[in-house]
Amino acid sequence: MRYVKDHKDRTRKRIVERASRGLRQKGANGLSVVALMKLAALTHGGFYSHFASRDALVVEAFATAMDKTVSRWMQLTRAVPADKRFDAIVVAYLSGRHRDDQAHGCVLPSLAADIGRSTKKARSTFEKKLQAMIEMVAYQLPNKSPDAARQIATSAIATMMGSIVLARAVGNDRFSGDILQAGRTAIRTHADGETGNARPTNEH
Amino acid sequence: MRYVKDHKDRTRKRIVERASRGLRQKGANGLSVVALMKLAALTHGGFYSHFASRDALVVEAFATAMDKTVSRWMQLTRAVPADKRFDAIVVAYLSGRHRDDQAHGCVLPSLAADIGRSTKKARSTFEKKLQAMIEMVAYQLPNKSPDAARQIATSAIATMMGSIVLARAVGNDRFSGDILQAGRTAIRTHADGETGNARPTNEH
DNA sequence: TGTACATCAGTGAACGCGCGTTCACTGATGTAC
DNA sequence: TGTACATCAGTGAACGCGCGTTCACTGATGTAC
Repeated sequence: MRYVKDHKDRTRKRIVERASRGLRQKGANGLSVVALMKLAALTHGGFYSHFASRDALVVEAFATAMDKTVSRWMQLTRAVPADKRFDAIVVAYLSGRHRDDQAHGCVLPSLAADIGRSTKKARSTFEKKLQAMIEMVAYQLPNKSPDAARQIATSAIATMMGSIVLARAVGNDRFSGDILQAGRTAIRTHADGETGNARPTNEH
Repeated sequence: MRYVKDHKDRTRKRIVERASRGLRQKGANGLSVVALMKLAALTHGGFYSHFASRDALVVEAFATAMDKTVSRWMQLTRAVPADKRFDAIVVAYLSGRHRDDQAHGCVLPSLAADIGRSTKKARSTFEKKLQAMIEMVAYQLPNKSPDAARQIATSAIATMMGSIVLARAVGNDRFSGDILQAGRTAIRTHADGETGNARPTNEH
């Protein structure tokens, strides 16, 4: 072989990785094949020796990004005691930092609406990843029944995603901050209230 | 004049109206100018005597749809007593019917992510419409302080939008229904819990 | 009244352009001998 | 060891196509006289 044995694999991973960032920033239709390959410092001609179609890359980039979000959340939870893990995820998600860093953030606010219009295969992949995401978050609520935890996790993800979308769409900084704040309060109230847990003491 | 005096105005409105439905279904990039004009039973040539650009129509269709959602909510609230109005909006929004009727539903789940990538002008229009939406919903919570009502309304809209996006993206009907249910429960718990109102009861 | 003309909403051919995709080619490297 | 050959990741020209946009034209109708 002309290159080290995993050379092509690494190139492929680099394309997916960079595409994943680019697409989160510009949207599923926001980058051409030429532009996507340029992000990986390549020309467009080689694209089809890596992927069957542009769509296939978009789906793969999307799925990869969802896995990465779960990894990121796992990382976050390791740093705090068990009863603060759920809150740590919510606070990091609904932060100005996450709102302003679309390229490295969660893929849901950028691309989830497009999944609903995508192929059956893409939607079923998405479904599995979302299930995993919900289970992971639900696991951070050990004082709840499994059903209650899953319900809280599901709605928390919906609220987080929705709040970030709205916060990114409005120009006004104050308003944008209020949206994030409202999301945090709603999720906390819901998570704390339901099964008689202690109320949140205070924000930090 | 060759036609009745408001003929062109009515044509323009028809284009916006049909485009608004079509774009909600197919996404902001999902329909060409030819396709958009076809929805209004016209050919593409006349498009630019009505709109400065394709983008201008998209923004107008978006704004119109937001106004329409508020009108729809007002209509909904008129049918129920004051203390059930907020809930009536939530239940109608997070229904299978709304999930499955993208073309006639709220525009936020379909297009809000694209607004964040749009022009400054589009975003500032969006901001005003969203403010109006929040105020309208907050007004249905007369037992809350204005600040609390606005906070609950803001997060409720985020949760509703997010839940519909997720529910539309997954193929599995059961899972999709669970997502809607989780959203309803979260919003209710939050709205009922916060300012010492009676807890949601199982008793009546 | 009937006829000639002006108006202008809507038509459809044409434009340059960028898109996704294909493919013959390149050239750096590993292997054979 | 040096040389010839095989491999194949990556290149870039070329393809047909549909896009947003422009514009000369059409033809139904209102108005003037």
